[in-house]
Amino acid sequence: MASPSVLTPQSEDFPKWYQDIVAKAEMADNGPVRGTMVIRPYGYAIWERIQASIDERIKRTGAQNAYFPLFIPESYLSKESEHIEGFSPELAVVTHAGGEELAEPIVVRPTSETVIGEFMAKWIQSYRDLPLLLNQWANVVRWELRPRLFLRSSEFLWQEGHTAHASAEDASAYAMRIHLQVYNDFLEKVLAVPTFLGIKPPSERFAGATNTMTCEGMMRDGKALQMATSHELGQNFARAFDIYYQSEEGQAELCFTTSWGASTRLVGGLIMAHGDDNGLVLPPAVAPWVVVVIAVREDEEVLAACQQLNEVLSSQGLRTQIDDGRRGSFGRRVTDWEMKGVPLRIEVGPRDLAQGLVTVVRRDTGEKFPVALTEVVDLVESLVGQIQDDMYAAATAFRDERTKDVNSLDEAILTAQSGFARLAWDLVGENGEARLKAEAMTVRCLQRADGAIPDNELEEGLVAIIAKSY
RNA sequence: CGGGGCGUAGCGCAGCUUGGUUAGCGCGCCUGGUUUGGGACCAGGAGGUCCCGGGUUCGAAUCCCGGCGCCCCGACCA
Repeated sequence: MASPSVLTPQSEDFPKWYQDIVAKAEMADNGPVRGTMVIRPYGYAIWERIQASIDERIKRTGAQNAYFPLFIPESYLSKESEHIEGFSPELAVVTHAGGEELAEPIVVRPTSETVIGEFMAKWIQSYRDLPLLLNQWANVVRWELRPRLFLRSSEFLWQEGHTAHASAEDASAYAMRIHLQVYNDFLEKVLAVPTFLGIKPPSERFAGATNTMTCEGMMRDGKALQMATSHELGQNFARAFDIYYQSEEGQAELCFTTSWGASTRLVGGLIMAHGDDNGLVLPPAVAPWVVVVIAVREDEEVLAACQQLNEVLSSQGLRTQIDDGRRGSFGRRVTDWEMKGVPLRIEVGPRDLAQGLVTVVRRDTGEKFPVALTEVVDLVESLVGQIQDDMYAAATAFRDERTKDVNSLDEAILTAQSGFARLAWDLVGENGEARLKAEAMTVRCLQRADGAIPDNELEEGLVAIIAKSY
C-alpha cells in the first residue's frame, strides 16, 4: 500500500516541508510572543546532545564555563561603536522595572562581549592571568522581523565563548583552534554535515570584530546556513573596556580578545541538511534514541522479546526506545518513528520470531535486514558507525554535486540559484557584492584555493563561496 | 519596514457573495469492541467568547467602520 506523504514534499515547497517537520516530529512550537519558541522534549533532547558534544570539545581546549547576567546596562553596548551600531536594530530594551521608569535603560543581552569585557578587565591583572578562556551557555535576544523556528527566533539558546590573550597571534591561533577542533569537528563527526570553512568578507563581519570565521553548511535546497562563527576582536573590546595586563617587563599592555558561538540554529541545520520527505533523518551521534524496538503487534511473546532485546541493547550503551504497540497500528507507528528520524528500528513480529529472526531497518537508506536474534547487537553496533559515516558521505556528495567553479559573476548567479558557486574573489569586488544582494545572494565566505582558511581578505588568490542563505 | 494572504473546536478547513432554526466537515482526542508485517475499522461521545471593539438590523460568523494578531515572500542577523 502506497501511503500519501505525511509532509509537504521538499520539491514542492521547502519552507513548508520544514515547518511541517518541526510540528510533526514534535520539535517545537511558536511561543505566545511573536518570534519566541517553545522547544518540545524531542527537540530539546537533540539540543542537549548537541550541547554535550560541543561542551566537551570546548573544555578540551581549556575554556571554563561561567555565567553572566541577562541584563546589561545600555551604556556598555555603546562603548564599542561598531558593536552598538550593528546591534541596535535588534535590541530589546527594558525601560520600566519595579513599577518605575529606570534611570538608565537595561538591554536584554544580544550577546555578551560587553559585560564579559567589563569583568575581564577586573580579573586580568598580570600576564600570568592570560589567556583567560571563558564560555557560557545562555539565552540571548535579538528582535527578529521574520522569525523561523530554530533558524531565526527572537530568543534563542547558544553557547558563547570569550577569551583574552596577550598577543594577536595567540588570540588568532585560539580562535582558529575553536573553529577547527570544536565547531568543524563537531559538525563533521556528530551532525555529519560537511562545511566550507573560511572568513567572512568585511561586509558580513560581526559588529566589532577584526575577523570572522564561519562554517557554512549546505541544506537540501542548496541554500547555505552559517552553522557556527568564531571572531577575532583584535583590541577593539579591550580598548573599550580597559582590558589591560602587566607584561613581564612591567608594561601595561592591551589584551587581544576573541568570541565564538553556536546556537539552537544548529537544530534547524540538522533538519535541513539530512531530512527527507518522510521526516527527520538523524545521524546516530546526535539522535536521542539510536534504536527503536517495535512490537509488530501486542502479543505476549513479542513483547517479551522486545523487552529482552531492549535490555540487551541498552546494556551495550545504546540509547533505545521500546514501542510496545499500544499506540495504534503498526504502519502508523512506523511512520511516526520515521518522522522522528530514529536511525535504526527493529521490527519484532510473530512471523520472524518463529524463526528466531527480527527485522532491522535503516532510516537513512530504508534497507531492511532480516537478522537472527543472537546477532542483532553486533549488527546494530556496526550499523551505528556505518550510518554515521554514510550520512556524512551522502551529504558531502550532495554538496559537491551542487558546488561549481565559475569564472564570472553571471555564472555565479546562475549556479547559486540552487547551490554554491566558487568564484575568484578578485572578480567579485564591491559592485559584485551589490549585484549579488539584488539576487538575494551573498559571499558566504572566502577561502584559499585549497579550501584552507585565509588570514585576511587581502591575501592573493582567494576564492569566494557564493550562495543564497538562511 | 515594504508586498501578498489569513483569523470559525487541539490542527486543517467549509460556511460569508445573497444576514434567518441547534454553526458544519476532515484529522486528532475520549469510551467500548474488532484489529495490528507500511498512516486500521465500526459504534457512541466530548470539545466553539466564529480574533477584539463599535455600528447597521427584529436578527450578524456573514454587511459597515476601527483595532489587534498570525503566516508567506523580500531588505538585516546565529
